Amino acid sequence: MAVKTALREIVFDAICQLGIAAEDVPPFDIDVSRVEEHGDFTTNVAFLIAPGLGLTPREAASRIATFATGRNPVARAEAAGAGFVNLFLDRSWLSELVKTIDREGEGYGAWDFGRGTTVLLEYVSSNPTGPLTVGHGRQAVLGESLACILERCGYDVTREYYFNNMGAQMRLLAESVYCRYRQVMGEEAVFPEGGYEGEYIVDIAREIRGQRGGHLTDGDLELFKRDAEAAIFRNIRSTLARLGIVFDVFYNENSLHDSGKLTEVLNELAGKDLTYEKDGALWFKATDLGEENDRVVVKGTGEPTYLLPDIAYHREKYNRGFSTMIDVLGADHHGQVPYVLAGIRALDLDAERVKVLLHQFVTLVSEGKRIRMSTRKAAFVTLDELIDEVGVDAVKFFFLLRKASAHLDFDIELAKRESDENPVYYVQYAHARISSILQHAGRVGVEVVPGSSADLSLLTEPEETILIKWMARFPDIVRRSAETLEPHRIPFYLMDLAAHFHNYYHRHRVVTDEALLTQARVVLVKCVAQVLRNGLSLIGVSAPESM
RNA sequence: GCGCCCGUAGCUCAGCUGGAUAGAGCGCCGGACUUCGAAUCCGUAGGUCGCAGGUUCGAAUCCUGCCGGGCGCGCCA
Repeated sequence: MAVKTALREIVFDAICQLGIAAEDVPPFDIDVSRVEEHGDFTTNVAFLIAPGLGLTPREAASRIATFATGRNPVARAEAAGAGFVNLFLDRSWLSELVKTIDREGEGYGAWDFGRGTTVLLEYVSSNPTGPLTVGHGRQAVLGESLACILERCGYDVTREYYFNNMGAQMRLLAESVYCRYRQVMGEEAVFPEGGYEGEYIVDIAREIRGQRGGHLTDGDLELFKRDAEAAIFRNIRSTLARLGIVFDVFYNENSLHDSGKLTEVLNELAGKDLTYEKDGALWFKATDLGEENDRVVVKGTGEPTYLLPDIAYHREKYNRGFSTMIDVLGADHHGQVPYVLAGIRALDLDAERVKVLLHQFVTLVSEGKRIRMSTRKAAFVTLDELIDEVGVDAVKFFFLLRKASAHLDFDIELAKRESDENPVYYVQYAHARISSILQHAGRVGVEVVPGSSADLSLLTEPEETILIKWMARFPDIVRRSAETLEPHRIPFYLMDLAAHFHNYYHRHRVVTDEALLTQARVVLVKCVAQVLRNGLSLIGVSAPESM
């Protein structure tokens, strides 16, 4: 926002004027004021510099205000409260902002501070043992939104899905399918201990029966595994596609085994004397890197634990040249994060470049009771089912309506029953309503002019000022969402923007008898629709023309 | 026992890297459609920000200790 940059320079000059060297100026805030009496913008800088100057914050604020007053675009500045500096701008800044939004269109709210930075964003990463659950849904939506936000800030984002299709769990999957296969043919078969009980296993068994016939035996388990994996992955991809999520890379853990990357990591760790043998297993000396315990990397059976491929995988991310790596993980993984990071440090890689975004669990609540989710026990509601019930837009909006670090109670009945009252419709309705207004304007022959040639100084109603100021904050919201990896800020912002618009709508008419005023208001509401679209696109939610 | 997350209105949750009088949705109550979409709007009520200290101009926010809930702490992934 050009205005803010200008204000920042003025305040900066003011501080230097008070005798502070340019390099000693602390980072300070300049924000859109929340209350009208506090002007258009406010800064807290006086609090920060007062001690060093031997002044009270109030005195420092007062001097800054005197300096800033009259310097374009500041019409007037005043010290307030304990030491705030409130900046009152020439009213034209509001018009300028509307023109900016009108001109930038889809680009309004975008940044380029991420330009030149490549990001590997890993999320979902669910192994192909069953359909995606509601829990995966939260992660999928969270990760995808984050990807969009980072891209809007200029980052070059690669979306990656990491999975493992070997090992005990997949073997169990194959045995489960094989058992159902026999049962489908009316034969007796003992279901494996701890096997996958979901109905989808039976479906897969039937499919195999239909395509390959009934002659398969337990000697064909590898075949069952492959077919099951393929079927489940088809299902996972189709669910993701419904959410508009398309991964750039599906990274298979096996490739790390096959290409010898695991051995390389082991050798490197051994070379640094960071491994040792004990009880027939190979241990990683995580304690040497400041962690609480050492961890097994190769079991007594000769198989690696999950930790080894995890470290090797991250090493590959570095080798592939990414500047930043973001792992979106469920809270149940947080305990192992320190050990993976320790492994990264052990390999002399900069662990600071890995950011882990942990999200708390989704607890399903049905009829007031909590349901424990387990893929194996088939005690889950699939993401597909949830989408069927509530719709994709509502699912996404709902998942992003709370910060990742907070638990999410998902009441199934509530979501179904109140789907019409989901906040997503509130935001979408504002957009549809504006579309409707614009259609109406077209029907009655309003000449729609670009913001640059409309007389925006006619937008003087308090509700118009509030609306414009709120739109002015959008770029900051986007930036902050990217910096903190917190997509939930977007839907909250949009709900407020929609509220300000609905309020404005009820108090003022856009299409009036006055041609110039109508033109200006049409430009204004078009901008509101644009910002709504720009925000909704960051969370993958549609902006309907009508609903 | 140790680590991480959470505790804000009856319920579900925001609170912008410490800022001015703590907000929204749902629910309750009372109003607003002959005019651009009432899936909307306006108003009322509702708070010891879990508790107790500390840091400072200022704390829901940062630190410490408790209380309560969730999740981790494997030669499982």
